[in-house]
Amino acid sequence: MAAKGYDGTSMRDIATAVGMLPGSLYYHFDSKESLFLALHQRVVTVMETRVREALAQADESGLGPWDRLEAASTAHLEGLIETGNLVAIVSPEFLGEREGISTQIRLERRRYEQIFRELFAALTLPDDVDRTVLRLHLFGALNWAPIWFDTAKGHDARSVARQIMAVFRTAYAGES
Amino acid sequence: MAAKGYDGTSMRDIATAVGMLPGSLYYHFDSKESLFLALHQRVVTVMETRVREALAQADESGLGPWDRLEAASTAHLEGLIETGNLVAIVSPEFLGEREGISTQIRLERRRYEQIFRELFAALTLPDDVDRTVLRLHLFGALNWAPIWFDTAKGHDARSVARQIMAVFRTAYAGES
DNA sequence: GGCAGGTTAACAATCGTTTGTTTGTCCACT
DNA sequence: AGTGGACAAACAAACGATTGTTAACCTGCC
Repeated sequence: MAAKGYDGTSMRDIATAVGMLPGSLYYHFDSKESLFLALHQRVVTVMETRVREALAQADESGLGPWDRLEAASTAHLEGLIETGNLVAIVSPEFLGEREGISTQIRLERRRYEQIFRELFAALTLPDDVDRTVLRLHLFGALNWAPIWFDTAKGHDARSVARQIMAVFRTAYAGES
Repeated sequence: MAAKGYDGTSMRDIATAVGMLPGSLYYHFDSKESLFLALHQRVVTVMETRVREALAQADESGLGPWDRLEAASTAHLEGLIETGNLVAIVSPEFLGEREGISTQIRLERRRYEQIFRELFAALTLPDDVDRTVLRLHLFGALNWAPIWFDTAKGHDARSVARQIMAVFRTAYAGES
């Protein structure tokens, strides 16, 4: 589903992938929509756990707000890549167009993004910088990365996240 | 198609939207794929024209490399928003999974991105900065913007592009 | 025996696509 | 000036395949 999108993935595709027949899926899920909602919830939960663990580890080392944000960004990007970047398929199709499905998704995402909202709140920044736009800027750069990311070219999540964060840190963290 | 994705848009949807019957579309296009390819080519061409015009105008004013990049970024973001962000639907589904369709798309995008490659080449940057990652970082931030962009909230393309570019400029252009 | 966890087969609807036919328009020819 | 043919562009109707979904049935385990 992450590879072919919601509409591009049939219930038969899913059934084959898990070694079942199409009808059997309806014992576990009411509909294709509810299956997707369960998938989305799972992915978001996994990513939230990942990020919180990374933050806890950063706190053990007594790292500052910029290092905390970088740790979260790295965990976020790693999660995106390992889960096949499910985040990308949701945006254009579901939010806004599809009616009922969007509410739960929006809620889950908001809760997840709250983590980053707080991380940005902890940063010391010039007064004329809009923290919301800055956060969405970072999210865009990270969420887009799985599209061009290619392990065959030597990319790895940690160094990509560090390079993206380096721009922010050089600008506002007083680092050279 | 930009709103619902490739698979989420049927030939009947398209036919209705342009005031035709489904079969009539096949007088103009061989298949749904070729229709999409024509659409993609058109959108990329329009955006390339936009960006080049913005750059020409920047050159008339004798602006430097950073202002040139910002002008291009603004034109890019404006184009994304006005065309309904077609760029978003291509990434996860087509590239990599679909076979024949990807070649032309990849080529058109590469030609378009070449403009930005040259803009980044003209920047004076520290040696340890990877221009490719920096460009993909900027593209990610811009391409993601239409997802959260909301004119109702007072967002406009120019100021968003300026705020995103401000991070890069503060970091590397020696601006306060 | 009951029930979780499937299988099997089919349903109506919609998908991309094809075929045959009908319009309207313009140009050549008498 | 009038008429017939050529052609672009669309309509009308259907094709087989695939879609999400449902119902009835089987099977092994507690």
